[in-house]
Amino acid sequence: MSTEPAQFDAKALTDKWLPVWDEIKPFDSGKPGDNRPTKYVLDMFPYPSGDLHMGHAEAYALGDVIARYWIQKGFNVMHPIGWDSFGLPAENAAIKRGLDPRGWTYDNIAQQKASMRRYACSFDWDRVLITSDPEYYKWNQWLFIEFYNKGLAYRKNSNVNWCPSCQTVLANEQVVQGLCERCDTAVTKKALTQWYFKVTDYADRLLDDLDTLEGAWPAKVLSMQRNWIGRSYGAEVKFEIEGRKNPIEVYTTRPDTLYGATFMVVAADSDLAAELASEASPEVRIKFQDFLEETKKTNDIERLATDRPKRGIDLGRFAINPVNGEKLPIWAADYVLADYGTGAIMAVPAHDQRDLDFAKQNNLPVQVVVDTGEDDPSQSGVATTGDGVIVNSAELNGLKKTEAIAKITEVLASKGLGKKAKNFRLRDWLISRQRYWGTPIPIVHCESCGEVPVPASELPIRLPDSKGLDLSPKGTSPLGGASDWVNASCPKCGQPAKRDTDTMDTFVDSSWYFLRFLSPNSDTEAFPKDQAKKWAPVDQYVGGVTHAILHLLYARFFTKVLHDLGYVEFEEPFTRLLNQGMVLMNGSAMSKSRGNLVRLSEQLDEHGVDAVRLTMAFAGPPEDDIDWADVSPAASAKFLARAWRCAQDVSSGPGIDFATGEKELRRATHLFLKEFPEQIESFKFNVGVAKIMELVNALRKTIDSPAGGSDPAVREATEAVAKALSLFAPYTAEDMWQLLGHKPAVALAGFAEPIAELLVRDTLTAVVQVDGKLRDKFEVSSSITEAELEALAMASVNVQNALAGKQVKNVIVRAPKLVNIATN
RNA sequence: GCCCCCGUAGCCCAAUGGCAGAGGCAGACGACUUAAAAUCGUCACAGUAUGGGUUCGAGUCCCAUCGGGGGCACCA
Repeated sequence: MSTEPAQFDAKALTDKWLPVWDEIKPFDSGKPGDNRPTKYVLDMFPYPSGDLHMGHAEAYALGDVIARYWIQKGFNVMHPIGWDSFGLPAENAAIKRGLDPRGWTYDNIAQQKASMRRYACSFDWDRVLITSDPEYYKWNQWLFIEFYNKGLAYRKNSNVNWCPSCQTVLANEQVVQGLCERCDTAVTKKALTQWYFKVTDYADRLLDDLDTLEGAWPAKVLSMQRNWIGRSYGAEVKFEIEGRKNPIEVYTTRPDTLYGATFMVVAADSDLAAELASEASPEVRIKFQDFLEETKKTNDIERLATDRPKRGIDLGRFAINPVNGEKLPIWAADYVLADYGTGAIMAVPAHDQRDLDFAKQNNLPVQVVVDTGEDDPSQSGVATTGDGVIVNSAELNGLKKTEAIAKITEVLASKGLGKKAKNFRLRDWLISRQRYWGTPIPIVHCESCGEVPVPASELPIRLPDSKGLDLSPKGTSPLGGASDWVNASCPKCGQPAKRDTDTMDTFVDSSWYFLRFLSPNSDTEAFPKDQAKKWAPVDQYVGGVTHAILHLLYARFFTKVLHDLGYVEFEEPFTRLLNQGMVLMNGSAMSKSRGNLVRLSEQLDEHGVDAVRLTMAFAGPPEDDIDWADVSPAASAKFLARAWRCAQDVSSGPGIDFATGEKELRRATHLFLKEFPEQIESFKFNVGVAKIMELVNALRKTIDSPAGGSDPAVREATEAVAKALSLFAPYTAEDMWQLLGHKPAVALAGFAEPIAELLVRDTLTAVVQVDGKLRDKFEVSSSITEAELEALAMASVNVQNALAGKQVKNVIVRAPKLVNIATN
């Protein structure tokens, strides 16, 4: 035994254990007869934009901790992975290099897959999906038709968000601060006929069901979703228009201020404005046309500037206030939105800042109808929006805001002049995209039959080969150039017809992929109901907060539709959600141009997979950003080597009776067994890792003490360390497990249960406070009574000194830990 | 403008209303070594952004202010 002990070598461990795991497949979740209880842990699937980067490394490390934890707890964990592989980057890369988007995409997938395997993610490699495979997008098309038949997919013409650079339309959600989410180009408006999913039909449920996720999803995400859906309650009020047959309806959240309306405003770009202007005087018509042109040129960025002066013109028409018959001039203005509410408002300048600003600019009257005790808005320029006493409002006078709202709504309803109403900020989801690399919309346009869905038996409608197609953005779909593909026969009448040439928003792909993992290779159904019953919904979803609105909202929408169609029994797709933070470098997001890019592959080469994974978990709470400058993968590697050496130093054999082991270390081990799972289950991975370090410190101390490596407690502790470490550092843990004389895989070894009797100490330190200040402490029996502890405390010299000259008012005893003596 | 979250050692971060420190980084010192690396060990460092309040007792609960981060924002 003169040979040097083996050194810890992270690289060698990777090469050693990967083939073994390939052999034994510890993470196969589809074994027949497996009767472990199930858990579904899902990481948001990646876009194959290149190799994995630091952000992926964090996300997948954290997701893996959770998956591996539940495996250790005895669950059959489904932890699948796939690729969200349709989308613009592939297409843009293809255009740039004159290639097929497929090649670029599938090469990247192969590279990412290899990296994930090396990274030792506990994925079930028998469950993989790629959304750009016809076998996957066939079911997008099937779902589209299901939606269509339910009236949830429809076409309409409207002013849509248009990115001049991407040359495609964008969903509302993809416009951030007036800019295209993808390329930061200023978004403009364009009138187009496009496909929509009727997500607004589900607005109430999407909002109300967020309550069921309270505590299980990050509060931040819940609030973002609530904000986004933006439900408001109010009333719709009918205003007669002079010279118009039908009244105009107006939505307001403040019907109590109806008597304070002094003018009406319609959105300049609304049909209503055009109609009213067309019947006005010739001067007004010309003015309106000019104004409309000007408004359309204003892009969203300018519109969003809150200090921008509101512009509008008097249409020379009048509305009649239904409650008092007053004539209200009608203006067309750019501060009212055409697609919210009815596109027209009653303006109450005294109690709405926007209306007040507009009124002041245009010398329109201000009528106070709520006395809030504040300054007169027409003088102060500040609209009063708070509660107060209603005045100048006939039957409403003297009421409070909420009373007045209830009363006026009732009055209007009884006269047929209005009704209760609610509105949502949420708009329907525009899913058409004028690009190539996506799911073709399975509709055929026939001259005699109109839009006809493709029968399910003819799916998938495969993308035509990109060869010979002009993929460059030009405002219409490149698919239009594939004439062989476009020309089809109408499924209804058999006459020549044309395929819809748009492709679907890629968020369609990711809205239901979690269900496809149940049977990724099935060619007879999107997913089997019985498997959905067994596995779904997802127990734990892990991903970035960047998808807090878009993806999660759409996936929730799909789930509810699938529920209503009878395909699933649940109504929420993701029971629990964890958002990991970002990986930064020196305080800012990594980017090549900033010169602060940290390459994952270099980190892995330098420190090893385990050290990088451990660093991700140990850096801080998972939802916090990690600044790579603040953490030390080298230190993680050092710690792993230290833990590994403990396994080397264990000299007892497996199966030894732990009962005779050294007591203090046993206590530390069992305290660890109790606390570690608690930390993991509450996502405090950093604290969990700290607990492992603590146990390793105690372990090292015992090994170096006379007890030595042969003490049973040393083996017990080391086994606990190896199992716990398997969540973070699978290679190191597996090797420790082997050093301890066990067979792989440690990932399936299962945690030991803490023994309660080992947790109690015979004695502990009690503290004595006087008026909350620490005055003395002493060792006491853990079973000391309150009376005994109080007597001990009062007998203390230090305490007596502190009490000198004071009168004891109250003594709080919390045996066995604390006594607090309060004085006057 | 409205809403939400966060301010603890030089740094990253812990702490069921009960002794401010679990863990780590960086630092100092020591052991081992011919020396160094590696390893092992020891030590120091804040009274919890600020000001009030509740409580026997507040980093923790409440209010205000300051600072940082995030979301929504002409949605009637």
